[in-house]
Order: sequence, then C-alpha cells, then structure tokens
Amino acid sequence: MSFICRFAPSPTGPLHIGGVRTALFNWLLAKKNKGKFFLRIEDTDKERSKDEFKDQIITSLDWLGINHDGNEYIQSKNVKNHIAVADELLKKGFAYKCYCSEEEINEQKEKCKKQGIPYIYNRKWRDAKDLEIPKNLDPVVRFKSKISGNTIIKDLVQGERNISNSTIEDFIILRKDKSPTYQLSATVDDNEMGISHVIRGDDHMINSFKQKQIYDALGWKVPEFAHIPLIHSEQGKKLSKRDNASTIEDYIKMGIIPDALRNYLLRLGWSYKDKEIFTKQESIDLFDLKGVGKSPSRLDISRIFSINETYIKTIEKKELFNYLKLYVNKYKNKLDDSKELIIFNSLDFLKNKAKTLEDIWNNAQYIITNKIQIGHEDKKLIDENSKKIINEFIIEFEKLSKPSKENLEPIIKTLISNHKTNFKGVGQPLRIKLVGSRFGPGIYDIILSLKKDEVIRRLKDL
RNA sequence: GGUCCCAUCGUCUAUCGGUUAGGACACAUGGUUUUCAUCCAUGAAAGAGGGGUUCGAUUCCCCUUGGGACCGCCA
Repeated sequence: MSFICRFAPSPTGPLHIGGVRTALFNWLLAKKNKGKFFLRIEDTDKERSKDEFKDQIITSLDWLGINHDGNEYIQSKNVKNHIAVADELLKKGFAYKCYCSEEEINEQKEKCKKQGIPYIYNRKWRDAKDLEIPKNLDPVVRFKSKISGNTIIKDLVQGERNISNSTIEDFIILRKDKSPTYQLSATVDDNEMGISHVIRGDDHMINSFKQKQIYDALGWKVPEFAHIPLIHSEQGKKLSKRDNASTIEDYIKMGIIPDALRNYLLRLGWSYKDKEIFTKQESIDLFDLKGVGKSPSRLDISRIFSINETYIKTIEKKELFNYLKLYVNKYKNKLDDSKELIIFNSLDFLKNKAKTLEDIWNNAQYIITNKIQIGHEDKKLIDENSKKIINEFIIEFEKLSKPSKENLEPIIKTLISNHKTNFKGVGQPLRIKLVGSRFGPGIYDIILSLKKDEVIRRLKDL
C-alpha cells in the first residue's frame, strides 16, 4: 500500500504549533512507509491569503526539517479543475443551483435561533422544478447531501465514526462568484494528488463526512482518514493565533532548537513505551498512528524547555554552535569573530545552565561585553579584604606566561590559606570582578576563557 | 441549543481484565560541588461519580458530571 500524505494549510495566518504537529505526523507516516509527503497551500480565500504567511509556513516547516516532496502545490492554480468537477456534479445530478439570497439565509438562521432549533439549510432549491428563478441573482452551487441513512468513517485514530446524514446540510461547493469552496477544492486536489491518507486535526471530522460524499458521488477512491486530537492552549481551549507562544516563530525567538520542538510535538498525543527522546530517525522508525491518543493534549512550555535543555546538552558542540550563531545573528547583535571563537571554546560550560539558546547567549554576556556592570548586591560583597585578595591574585597572575588550570590552582590555594578563607572567599570576588555577578561559570573557566590582559584589565578596574 | 467526541498524578503519558497503577516534566527535600546551575538520591502526586458485566475492573457496557470540537458563500 502506498502512502501519499499531505499537509494543507491555508496561508491566512502564521502557522501555529498544532498545524506543525499535523504536518509532522503526516511527514512521519510518509517517511516510515517510504511514501510521499506533499505540501499544498490552500489559498482559495483570496481576501485573507497572504504571501507572507505562505512563506512563513514554508520557512517554519523547513526549519523543523519537515521537507516536502516536489514543489508546493498552490491550490488556487487548480480552480479550473475544481469548477469542472462542480459542473460534472451538477450534470450528474449530485449538485444543484441555489438561488437563495444571503438575506434569505440569514433570516432563516435568525428564525431558528429564536425558536432554539438548529439551523440547517432547508434545501429549498434541491428539487425546485416549480420555483421561478430570480433574475439579478447569481446562484451558489450546493452539493446534494444524503438525506437519510448514516455515514461511517473508519478513522485510523478515532476508530469507527458514525453520523446521521440528516445532520449534514447541502453544503456549498461553488460560491456565487463561481469560485470553489474548501470542501470541493480539497477533495478534488486530494484526489488528483493521489492522497492515500488524510491526516488532519479533529476539527475536520465533519468535513470528512462531507467530502466522503463527494468522493462517492464521483466514484473516486476514498482515502484513509485519521483525525488527530487538537492541541489545547494552557487554558484548555483550541489553540488560536491569539495564544502567546503558539507560532513557530515564537519558539525560534525563545531559542528553541528544531529537534527539541520536533521531539516535543512528537510526544504530544503520541507515545512509544516509556521513551521520551527520539532522534529523527527513531521517530520515523517508531511512529505509528496506533500510538496516537484520542484526547486533546495541553501545551506545556516547561516541557518544551526541558526537552530543549536535553538537546542542548547532548548534541555536538559544532551543531549547537551553529544553532547559536543563527539565533544570535537573527535576534541579537551580531558577534565579531574573536568573541565568536571564545564562545565556541567556552560552549561546554556556557551551555551548562541553559534551557534555551537565549540562556547560552545570556551566559556569554561576560564575554560579549567590554564593560562589566556590577550589581549593587554584588558590589557590597567586595570588601577591603576581597580587594586585597584580588590585588594579590593579579600580581601572581601577571607572572604566568600561559595561564592554565594547573598553574592557576596553586595561586588560588595559596590565597585561600594566606587569608584563612575558603574557595568561595577567593572565587567570589574574582567572579564578581570578571563577570559582574556572584553567579556564573566556574572561576577557572572564566579566567581561562578570557584573554590574559582582559582578565587583568577587569580585575584592576577597582 | 443541536451533532459528534474525550476522560489515569498539576502536565505529557504507560497499562491491551489480575500491577505495591509505571515513566517523564514540573514541584518538594537531601547529597555532591567553587557561586548559580548541572548531576545523584528521595518524596508528595492519578484511575471524575454512580450503576452494571465478571471470580476479579483503570481496562468492557450504561447513566451522570466535567471538558472539547463542529454548526461560514473560512480553511
């Protein structure tokens, strides 16, 4: 069996994390089964579709390493075919022209609302032999949805889903301006692209029932469906663009690395035993629709940070550095080459208490800045005795031709015993002078990461 | 309101009728450490409620409750 999957977002807003997970699951399934994964931009809403969103979608998926086969399909380029199919449905009697004005429809809706009954289009023009066709009114084309019976979809995630056909109205497939609607375009394109598995959010469930009828009417092969549960915001509602930190861009800005987000999304609504960390290849090998749960899952930012931390700590230094560089160049001030080298060499300890790339950047501030700012609290910690210690350290430090941990250690130890103090008594004032805070990397790491004369310069600046 | 769906620690989840209900994040405590962190150890923390079915239900069925999605000439 071939697996042709697709992700079909509309470019009417920035791609959010729910959409990304849908794309990921489609991609995973295609990869696992050596099938294809296509990207289709559903831009038939001319009013709201924007090129910038299309670009954002493509960039986001690209950033995550979810790459599609072939060029992206642009749905609007295929409207001629969509309309042709509508005509065919019309000709075969599966669709009809409806001359109800929008006012008329709205009136009906109002009426239903007042009576407290659910609105469903009254199918006035479905078999309208006797009705007089109004002039000056462009009709819409509606699909003749089944009136009786039930439709069953064997959903790969949700199991058997059954709905009474009477609850599905005669939905519009062609607007009054003759443009196709989503139900038509998506079905025609999925068919044309040979999509075998339609994996999308659970909010599309009802659409699958509608679209199945179109497939059946045309005698097309109905694809497999899988409706994956939605991702909820921390408030427990469907994710919307208003929720902060829901677009990929937001996560990139926080300094999340692609693999970490991919891993997080993978484990949101899907699991494999007790395994938490999956390489890309592992996720392809192990992914399975059977492992997808049925209930919606809530976004948990602390989990994203935690997984990101794991990745920061375990990926190769060079890889991490590249991510950091990309991040800093985009969101922070570009680094000059000499600082870049220091940061690269110091990455092993700079990444230590970092959950994000931004944390690493913050940890590296003492390297980046040329002027150390010492906070009030920290300033207070440098008393007269500390100043003495610092001065004595400088004298010994200046003698070193090439500072190393080996030749630094005796100096510190001597200072500790001469001043009857502990490591903290010596390390703390030095750290404050060198990085501007009593918190920071290990004191040897700090000293060795900076150039010798820079260390002296900072320490002398009393 | 109508239709459909969901329900295990705060969160993500494991369990495919028999478990001291497991793991991870977060949280708390203790330990290592050179500060902050890391790391290690420990702890607290869950089957929404009520009925069935069964020798036995978290697991299967029903009801209640709670939550969600859909109800556009948007996609």
